[in-house]
This record gives sequence, structure tokens and C-alpha cells, in this order.
Amino acid sequence: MAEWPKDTSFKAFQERWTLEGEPLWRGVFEMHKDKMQIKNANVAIANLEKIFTATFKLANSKGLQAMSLRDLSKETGISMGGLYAYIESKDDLASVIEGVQRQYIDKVIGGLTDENLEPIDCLRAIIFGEIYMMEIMSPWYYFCFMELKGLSKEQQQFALNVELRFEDTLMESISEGVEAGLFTCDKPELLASQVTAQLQQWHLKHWKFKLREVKTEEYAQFVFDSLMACLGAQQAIAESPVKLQRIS
Amino acid sequence: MAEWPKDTSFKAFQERWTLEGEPLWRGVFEMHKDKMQIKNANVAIANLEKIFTATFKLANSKGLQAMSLRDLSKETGISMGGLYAYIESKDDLASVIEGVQRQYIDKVIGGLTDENLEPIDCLRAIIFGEIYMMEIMSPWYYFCFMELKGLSKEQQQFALNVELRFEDTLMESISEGVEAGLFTCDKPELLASQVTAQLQQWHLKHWKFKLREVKTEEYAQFVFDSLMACLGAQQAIAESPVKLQRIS
DNA sequence: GTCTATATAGGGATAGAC
DNA sequence: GTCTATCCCTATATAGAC
Repeated sequence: MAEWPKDTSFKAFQERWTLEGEPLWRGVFEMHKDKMQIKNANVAIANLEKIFTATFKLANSKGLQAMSLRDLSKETGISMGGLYAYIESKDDLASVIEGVQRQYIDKVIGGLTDENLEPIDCLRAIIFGEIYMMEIMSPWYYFCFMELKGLSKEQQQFALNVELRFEDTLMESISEGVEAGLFTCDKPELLASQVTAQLQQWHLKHWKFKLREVKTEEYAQFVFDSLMACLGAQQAIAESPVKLQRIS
Repeated sequence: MAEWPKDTSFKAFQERWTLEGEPLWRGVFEMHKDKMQIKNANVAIANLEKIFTATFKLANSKGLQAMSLRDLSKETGISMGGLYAYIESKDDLASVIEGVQRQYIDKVIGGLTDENLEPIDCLRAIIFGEIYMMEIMSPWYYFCFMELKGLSKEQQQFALNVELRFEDTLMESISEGVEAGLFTCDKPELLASQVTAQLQQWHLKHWKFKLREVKTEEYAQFVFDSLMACLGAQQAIAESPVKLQRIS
């Protein structure tokens, strides 16, 4: 079978992008090693994982400002002084998280435009790709959304631009589809924002989908089906190459 | 012409619910006067408005934890000691905001179920009603969303229940419509969450809609049209009693 | 009803031992 | 590379004058 992004299964995505576990933390280390004092990669990677994981646990439950570095020290088992060998400051920690996340999104989602996909395939790949990214980096997404206010104005602007560019990509595929006679669409901007809204809910309201036992691929498929319905493209749904079991 | 909620214009909404300006702050005073030392209503109302407005300005731009009571004192022109005549503590301030907002939503949106509206009219009223509430209480919504983590577990649970009940109401109207043969819908839960997602975006991403010059009623109409498209109810849209100018 | 002055705690960050 | 001990600041909250 074809590879990601032609094959939009989670398995194909995982095989194309190796982002989980150790490779993820190694990537984080590479991105920010100039800023830290620790030179030994193995030591650094293990502790970076501890620090970031603990930060997500604490900050995502009570907020970054409410999390003290003493809390973080207890949770990681690393002393206060020790932490400062890995981060420049508390603000720097948040800044690094946003930077890493943005870079990964850019690589995985931004790279889709180079694939020259047909409008429908492109929209499907964007939606499934974002959902799969969230599956893997869920706490990163949530953190960046909730703590954006605490970052520098410059970094805030970067994040807004990512969202605008994301929607531009969606709108471009929609326009192409309209020109090809596949879709009809009155308000592409609002439709793009609808997709963004639904994707963001997947991490913002994870409690709700967990409560209702909604599966990852089921949700991505629903977002895609909704979009197709709003574009008046019923036949496209039937052509979907990925068949999912529907919960009745 | 019929009154709200039959007439879904903003004007009709405003006439039915007098929530803007002084009446709003008087309502806040009534709800929480037992908790404050100031007895003179006129003095209290004026200062409550100052305190809440300043809290929204500061907390919504840099976060509640990052806003100190010294900041709040400067912004309101009320001394540190003075503030404590109006609030019990910083946590109490956040708690009161959430409580007031929840009570208003319950009154305006929760009350819609007593109106015995037809499915399509009910869905329209819920969507337009929520958007109009946000128009008036936008900073309240944003504050409650972003600062929910800082509230008591009990209050967090209340807020989640509001969201679940809101979606139950949507699903009920959808079911009625399906039984009446008006709609078709595979996944009512996910469709309800789509509507919630779009409504929340209206306050979460106000910068984006402002940038794109999307008007309030235009947005509400789009959310409604999208829902109708996903329910396979094209004819319903044409029947819409409110005609809006479409930006081309 | 509003203010100034102050008590007390906890925060981020660093120096220097090991 | 990691720790303990400490510096210094800013936060919330209150007491008591006006």
C-alpha cells in the first residue's frame, strides 16, 4: 500500500515520522543543546524527558504560573540548582516548549504542501496529520495553547501566524476544489476556521471525548466528513480509502 | 414581529434580556453583596465595575496568576486595602466571576428549553443566543475558559457539566428533527461538539475574526448553516426568517 | 468607606561545596 | 554533573489610622 500521506492510517503516519519516545527527546536535545550546560547526550536526554514531562503534568493541571520550580524539582527528583543546568529560566522553559512544537508542526504539516496532492487528498492529509500529531504531542499542544499569553510578544505572533498559514493552506485546497467543480463554498475563511476549531477541541476537550469513548481516527474522519458535507461533496466521502468501524 | 427567541436578531435579544451596562453590574452586586463589606449600592456598583473590568483587562492579557493585586490596584485606582472591602481574596474574585457567568448562561440559554420550539428554531435560537451572550460578556467567557484550572475542583466540575448539558440540549433537538424526518445524522455527539467548538472559537479567537472583519450575526448564521448542511437539511436554510447581507 | 504601613510567606535565581 | 544553603524580591493579606 502507498505511504503517508496517501495512506492516512495512523500506522503509516508513525512509520513516516518517527516522533514517539526516545527519538522525540533526542530531537529536543538537538534543538536546544547550545542553551544548556550539560554536554553528555545520554544524561541530558534522560533528564530533559523528566523535566518536560513533569512540566506538562504540573503546568497542564494547575497552570505554569502556579507551578513553582520547587514543585518541578520534587516531581523530577532533580534539585533546584540542578534544574538550572538544563534551563536558563522558567520563562525559557516555556519558550523552548513552544519553539520545539512549532518546529515539529512545520516539518510534518507544512511539508504536506510539497506533496502536490489533489484537493480532497490534501484536505484529508491535513486533518488526519494534525490529529495524529496531537495524538503524539497532546500535552505540547495543550501547553502552547494555554500558556501562549506568558510568552514574548514575538513568539505570540509566531503562533498566530502558524494558525493563519494553516488556514491559508486549507483555503487553497478548497479553492482548487471549487475551480475543479468538486466543491461549492460561500465562505472559505469561515469553513477553514471551523476545521481549526474542531481540531483544537481534540486537545482542549480531551476529557469530553474520552468520556464518550471517541477514537482518534473516528474523530479525524468525522472532521473530514463534516468538511465534505459543508463543501457539498457527498460523493467524496464514499471514495475515502480508509474504512473505519462506526460506533452505532 | 415576534419577540426573541422567535426573532433571532440581536436587537430582539437585547430587548428581551437587558444585560448591558449598569443592569449587568447591578446584577453582579445582587449576586455577591453578602460577601462584601460595602453596603451602599451605588458606591459598590461603580467600584465593582471598575474591579471586574480591570481584572478582565489584566488577566485576559497576561493571565490571572501573572496579574498581581498591586497591578489591579493601579488599574482601578483603588488601594490594596480598599480592594479587600470588595473581594475576599484573589481566588474569590475568580470564583465570583465564574459563578456570575454561569448563572447568566443558565438563565438565558437554559431557559430556551421552556419555550417548546420546533427543532430547527430551537437550534437556531441556541446558536444565536450563545453568540449574542458572548457579544455582551465576551471577556467573561474568555476569562472563565482560560482560568478554569485555577478554580476549585467543584467549580471546574460545574463548568464541565454546563458544557455537557449544553450539548445534550443540542442533541435532543437533533434527535427530534431526525424522528420528524427533517434531518439525517450518524454521530449526534460529534456534531454537537462541532457546534460547541465553533461557538467557543468566537471568543477564543476573536483576533482572527476581527482581522477578517467577520460580523457577529454573519458568524452565527454560518455556524447554523454548517450544522444544517451536516444534518442534510438544505431546505431549512432557505426558510431562515432572518436575512443577512452576505459579504462577498 | 478608603487609605498607608506592615506582617509573613513563598517565589526565582545563584554561589560554591562535593 | 548535582547538590545544599542562601539571597533578595514580590506576592497576598491584614491592622489600624483617618
